Amino acid sequence: MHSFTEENYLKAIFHLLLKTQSATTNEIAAATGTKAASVTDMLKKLAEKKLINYARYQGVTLTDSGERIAVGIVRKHRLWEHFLVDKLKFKWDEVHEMAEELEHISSTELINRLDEFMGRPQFDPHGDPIPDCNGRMNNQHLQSALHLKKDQTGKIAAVADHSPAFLQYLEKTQLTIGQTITVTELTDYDMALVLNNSQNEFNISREVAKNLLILV
Amino acid sequence: MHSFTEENYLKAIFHLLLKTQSATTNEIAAATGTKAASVTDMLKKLAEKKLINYARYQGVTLTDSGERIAVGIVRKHRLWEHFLVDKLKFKWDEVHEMAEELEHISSTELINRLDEFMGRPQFDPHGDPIPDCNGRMNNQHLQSALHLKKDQTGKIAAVADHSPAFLQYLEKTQLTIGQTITVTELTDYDMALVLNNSQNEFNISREVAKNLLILV
DNA sequence: TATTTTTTTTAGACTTGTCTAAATTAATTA
DNA sequence: TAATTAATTTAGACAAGTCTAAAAAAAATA
Ligand SMILES: [Mn+2]
Ligand SMILES: [Mn+2]
Ligand SMILES: [Mn+2]
Ligand SMILES: [Mn+2]
Repeated sequence: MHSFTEENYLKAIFHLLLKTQSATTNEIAAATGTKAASVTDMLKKLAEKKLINYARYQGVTLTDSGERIAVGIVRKHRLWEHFLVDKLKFKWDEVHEMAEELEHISSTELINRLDEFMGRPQFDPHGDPIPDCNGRMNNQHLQSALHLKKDQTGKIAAVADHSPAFLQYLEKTQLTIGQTITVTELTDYDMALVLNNSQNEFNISREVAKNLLILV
Repeated sequence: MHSFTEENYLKAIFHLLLKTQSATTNEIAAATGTKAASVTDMLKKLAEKKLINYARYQGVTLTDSGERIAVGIVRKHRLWEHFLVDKLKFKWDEVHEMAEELEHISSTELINRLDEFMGRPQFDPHGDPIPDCNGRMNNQHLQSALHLKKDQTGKIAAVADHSPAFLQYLEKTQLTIGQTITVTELTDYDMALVLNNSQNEFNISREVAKNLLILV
């Protein structure tokens, strides 16, 4: 239907709009690993196909059909990641690159059967919501652990940094998704946080806290 | 590593060499759905990369590394087909196109885990042998039902025609893989065959018989 | 063996997606 | 507001893979 490349651009635009409300040429170039000049070329093609709204120098937004395609790719990406972790026993830091390829397998019937095979999971291994076959997803209102106040309690629900390094760090320290934690202390010196679950105490930097997304 | 296109050419050459001991420009064009001129271009590139042995006007063979890649693609294709039928409950006539895409997912770790997840199956849904992770496969000596003599018994082990039409016909008539059949009659008029398993009698044309592969 | 037919290769062009370098527009700063 | 800087677009080129039409080589046939 659409090329891998087009799908990757649409997905990148979708994520940028969600995160920063804007998708500029340079941002898209950074997200797709290309140069600004290449992005401009592609934006013209996507606009021609009515998948994005584009006016020179103005950045872009997705049209309804562009967004539908983007959400479809996100659905595939997250379902495949779930499959790799849940069924094939990969670790949560190993699956992103494989899902980057698998998300372009075209059959929607395949992805719907996979969804069913896994019992229609709501979230991927990183806590991101999985859109259903109509594109609807369970968007929880999460906040960065950085903004928790002293003695506030919440559940680790997702991560904002998907890099293997960060994921491996979390796994090693057992700060994994589903853990309920309480902020027991905010250090004066560097504002690092001390967290507590029923068993252990965790001392985490502001950088780590920023990327832990909490359901309060 | 290699492009989808290169992988598809190598796989096509592999299948042609197996079936007819030769792989000519026109045969490869037919197998890949391209034109002879395009094939010549690609053969030069594959020869440049030492994946095939190619001399103008002479047809091609695979080098060791070319064959290793081709067998790897065949392994992926057949394992994914098995997954689609065994785990996602697709019918055996529905899976080829999806496997045509899935076979290009690059991770060998993924395919090895998938293999393990399914219990290291030996054959795909069409009875074709699945190469193991070292490229070795269980090549059974099969013969076309066309060459069975009267009263000879054998087991349907594979099919030579993978078209949905043929597969659907077999499924409807219950001539499926694993059935043990006996030739009870060879009609004088058109040499059609009458087969028998313990329950039923099947009257099949020479064309159908040709594409039923039997383990005697 | 000479001619005809078939197969294969070459020549030249097109599409998609990419790049660098230069030009243009927008945004920032003095 | 004018000058400078940053962002974006345009121009021109390239690689991969494809095509059609024409030329060349091989195979088949008379
Ligand atoms: Mn991912
Ligand atoms: Mn994810
Ligand atoms: Mn393929
Ligand atoms: Mn098969």
